[in-house]
Amino acid sequence: MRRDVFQAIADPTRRQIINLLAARQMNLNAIADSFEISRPAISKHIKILTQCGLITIKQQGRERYCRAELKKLEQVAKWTGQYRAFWTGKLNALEDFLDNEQIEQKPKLK
Amino acid sequence: MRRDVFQAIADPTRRQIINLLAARQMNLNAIADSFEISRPAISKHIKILTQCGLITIKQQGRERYCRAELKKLEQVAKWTGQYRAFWTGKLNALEDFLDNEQIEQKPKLK
DNA sequence: TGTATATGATACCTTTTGGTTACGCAAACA
DNA sequence: TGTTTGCGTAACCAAAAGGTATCATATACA
Repeated sequence: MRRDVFQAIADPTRRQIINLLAARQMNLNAIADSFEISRPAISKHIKILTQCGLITIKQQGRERYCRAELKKLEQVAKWTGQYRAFWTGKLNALEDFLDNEQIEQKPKLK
Repeated sequence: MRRDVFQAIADPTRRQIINLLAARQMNLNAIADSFEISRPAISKHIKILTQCGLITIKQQGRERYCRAELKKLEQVAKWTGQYRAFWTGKLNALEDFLDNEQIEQKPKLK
């Protein structure tokens, strides 16, 4: 089973859980109350988030407080960050130019 | 079928395809040659990437040149960007303080 | 015109995902 | 001590994901 941050944040429910936990720590039932789906379903999402390090759990009696480990998102930010120039609007002219060049220059068969 | 950028980049093969296409446009066979898996498998990944707008295709005779639409990644960058402060090292002290506060202040049952 | 090439489409398979219900158990309360 | 609460886990399910082999088709080359 692949367990990486990219896969973890692919699910919209899990992204929402992270959003919730970014604001404050919550126990599992509190999280489940914020969603329509069942508690065991949330429990599974939490497990996945824990396995890839996006949240950590602090046991407090019978409650388990979940805390978002937001530093883990740096990995994703770094990957997208490589391409940041492409939406800051600075590269558009160059980009279009290169696109055309590349096709013209492609090696012809034979 | 959910088709969003987060889900698209969840697969490592698809991220690699984006990496390849960021450097230069390529046709489908050229992309497939860079991987161990079969051409139809790549074709499916390309379809997914196209459906969510991460790549566009330019037909050139019998070849189809794929181009990465890297601006689409802005969405992901924005989402992770909300939490940027958590890995720039500026918030750690405050963060730890708040974490403890939150638990102490939680409403007691009854 | 015949053949090689680039690619789409289909059928099929296995594993993973995301959900459910039902049950069990330890901690906390009355 | 009995009962509620918080949560894990198991069994089960349908659908989606990721792959394959195979076939069809249009374009390009000889």
